[in-house]
Amino acid sequence: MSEKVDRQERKAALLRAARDVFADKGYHDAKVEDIAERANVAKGTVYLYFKDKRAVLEELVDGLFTRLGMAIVRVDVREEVASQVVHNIRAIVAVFLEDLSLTRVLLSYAAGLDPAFVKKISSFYEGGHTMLRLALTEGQRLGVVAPGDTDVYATFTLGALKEILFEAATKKRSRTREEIVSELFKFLEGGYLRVPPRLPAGGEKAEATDRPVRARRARGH
Amino acid sequence: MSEKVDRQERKAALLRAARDVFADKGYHDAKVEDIAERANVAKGTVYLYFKDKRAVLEELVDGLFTRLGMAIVRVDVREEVASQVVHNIRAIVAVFLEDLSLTRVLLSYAAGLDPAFVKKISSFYEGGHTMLRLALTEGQRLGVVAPGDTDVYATFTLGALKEILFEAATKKRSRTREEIVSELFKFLEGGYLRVPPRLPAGGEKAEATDRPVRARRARGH
Amino acid sequence: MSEKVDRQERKAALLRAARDVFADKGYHDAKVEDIAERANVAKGTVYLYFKDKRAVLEELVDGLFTRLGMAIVRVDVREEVASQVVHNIRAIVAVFLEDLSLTRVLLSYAAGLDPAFVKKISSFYEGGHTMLRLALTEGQRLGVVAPGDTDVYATFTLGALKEILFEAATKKRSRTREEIVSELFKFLEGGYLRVPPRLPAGGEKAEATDRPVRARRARGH
Amino acid sequence: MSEKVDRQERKAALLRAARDVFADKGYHDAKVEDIAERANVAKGTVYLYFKDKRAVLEELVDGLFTRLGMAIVRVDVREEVASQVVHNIRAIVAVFLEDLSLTRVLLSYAAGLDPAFVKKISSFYEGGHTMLRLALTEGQRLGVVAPGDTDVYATFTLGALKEILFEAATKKRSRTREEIVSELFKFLEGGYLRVPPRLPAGGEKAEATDRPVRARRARGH
DNA sequence: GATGAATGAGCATTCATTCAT
DNA sequence: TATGAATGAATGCTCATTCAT
Repeated sequence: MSEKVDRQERKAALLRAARDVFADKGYHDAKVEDIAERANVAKGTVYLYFKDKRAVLEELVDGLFTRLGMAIVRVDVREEVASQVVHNIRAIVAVFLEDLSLTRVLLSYAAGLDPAFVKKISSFYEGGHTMLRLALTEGQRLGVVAPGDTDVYATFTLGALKEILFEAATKKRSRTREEIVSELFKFLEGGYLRVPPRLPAGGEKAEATDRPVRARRARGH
Repeated sequence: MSEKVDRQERKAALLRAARDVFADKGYHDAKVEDIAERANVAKGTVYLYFKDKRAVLEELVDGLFTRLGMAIVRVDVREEVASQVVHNIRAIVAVFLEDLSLTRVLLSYAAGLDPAFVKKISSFYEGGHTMLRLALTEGQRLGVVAPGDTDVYATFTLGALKEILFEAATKKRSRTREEIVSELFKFLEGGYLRVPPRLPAGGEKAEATDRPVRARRARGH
Repeated sequence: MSEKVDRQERKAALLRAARDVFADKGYHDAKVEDIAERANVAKGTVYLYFKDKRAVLEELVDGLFTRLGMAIVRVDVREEVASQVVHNIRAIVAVFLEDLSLTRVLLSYAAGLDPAFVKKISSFYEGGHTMLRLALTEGQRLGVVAPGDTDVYATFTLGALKEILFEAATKKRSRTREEIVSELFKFLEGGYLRVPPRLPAGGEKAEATDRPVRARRARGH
Repeated sequence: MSEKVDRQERKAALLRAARDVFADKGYHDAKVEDIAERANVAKGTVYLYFKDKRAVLEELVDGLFTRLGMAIVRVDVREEVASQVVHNIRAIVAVFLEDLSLTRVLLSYAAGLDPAFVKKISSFYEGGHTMLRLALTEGQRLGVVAPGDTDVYATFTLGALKEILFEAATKKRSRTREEIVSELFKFLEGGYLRVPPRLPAGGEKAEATDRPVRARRARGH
């Protein structure tokens, strides 16, 4: 067990082990000993590199966030917006696809931990949401984003993104990065429903639609 | 404590209590005693109504699933598809909004439990996904759904739906059911990006797009 | 194991068990399980009655301090001082002799714990020291205590008292309460007390002095 | 770290470091690493000089005992007893005052360790007690010690001595060696010593008595 | 049924000790 | 000699579950 390795390497190995164990059994059911075992070290060794079990998860998450942060390019409105958005989507997808185990951890187990930790996760998503919303608003000014509630747009976009990434990380059905990027882009661009431009009345419980359905904008060619 | 109450009522009270506690602290941090306390009964009483702690969560989830199952109308392709889809969306949204605590539980804490439980959750989502996909495929045949990968469409739709529901259950920003339904419908119908119909090239890291961008479908009127 | 017992009784039994285990192995080497075992309960039960291991020791000590506090009569200088002092000595000795195990614990293991606890112990001794010093100073005014540093007198007295009690609690050589009181009194008397050459009768609890008071050596005045 | 130092010096440095750490935190809470750190060596080095943590304490205590043993002069009954006693008191006090940290360790934390260690400590005290008792008995034969239970006298004396030394090692209130010796002697003198009313001159280290010996109150004989 | 005292398996964490370099 | 990374035995504490009343 445990030939002489560099400190950084060992820490990285522990993080990889932890990531896999967390992905397999979830944070709570993962025993520190499981992590140590998978990294071929003794239990105590984990504590030479991390303050406690929670710190291990935290470093994993921080690492992912950092990589995301570095991958994302703040949208410059003086340049072409759309391609920057696509670039960002591509970069984000790449970061997640690079480490499917960690993706699984983050998209499955992140919540449900103690408040302090949940706060970190959700404030990250919040940040992403805000960035996206601002970009979309700017896009509206530039005419590349349809009018409408950008807050909602951002929510839907994140949801769609998270779901397809989660699926990629969970299911056998794997897609390439470009498939995901391209599909997502198409989706954002044009939706998929092709129905008469009226919102059909709901069932017995349907309230009066409180907002007239926006006229379908003509789109040529 | 514990005036004489009907067995069903007590069970329901326990479920409500559990739902709130789970929503507050997450499944793992919720102690059986917390649930009992909130229901004004003794710890042991919980075990008169549920096999164990897990069973409590399971019944909560089952209840929600049942309600969803009852709300969803199997799409009948001999009738108009779109309005049936909208009806379903409206019904699903209604079920979740009716019980925000439980929504929070399901969308935050559901994962990360032991494999058996995860399987139940994900097989439910799987079911929803499949139903949706089949409906969309049928929709394509009927011309009300754009051509394309219905599997991806279903994924995006579920993701967007889950995200906005989670937001409704978590954040202060509350939306009415109809707002959610209408926004979602608009989104599915037309996306929001308005960009030239070519997929912009990615950044320096961009590989050649491995699939020709599908020609923008003409849309008249 | 563990027939149905009253809550107070069980707590008392746990305290007795803890006292014995602490006396045997010292606080640090005493395992919570040892205490539980000696009380014929399971480990977890200890935690139904005490916050943690430390709280057990603390209650033991608090109990002894309370008993001492109740036993000690604040010296009233309008009355005869010497007999009140003897009464106090007798009472203190009685409290300790009543529970030799606890005496052993307190006089052996009390120190060496974390600062907060040491502070409690030492502030108690401090209190005893102060009370004694004040009484002695008053005694000097009344002419029953020799002139000199009452601070030192108090220190010596406490040291002598603690040592003989520790010996009584540790060694096989046992002495009766009255032997200890009488010897200590004689010692103090020769040292700094200037009282009539008879051993003042104790309080309501005083047994007949079981040894004739040694004739006072004549002294000029 | 670790310039080339002599083996003896390094060991001495480790002992000093250990003494300070033990005095600060107590034996149990002192980590081997704390000791190493304070001595500016690595943890492993401690084990090059001591078998284990216990051995460190043991050597500290043994060292003190050795110094005490060397300081104490066996009372020769053919010479004047009182001055020899005073000499011994002075010597003992000096040894303890020379190293207040170690005094604190010995008088606070010594007990409460495992039985084997406690045995060493208590057998040392036992030895001191016995020596003292024999000297006192001899003193009685010579008429310089009042009749009475010499065993008790020895106990009281040790208790008083330990207490004032502990106080000196713990509290801010510091006293000089001569103050302590003189006070203790006066105390013993009034109690059971029957010696000429002058404080015998000390050994080579004796400082000028900084307080005139209180006039002996006249006593018949 | 209802209670809540008792149980004890389970696990995170610490730290004295070892040993390869 | 000196180092300090690695080890793993040891133990305090939690909390789901049981069961006598």
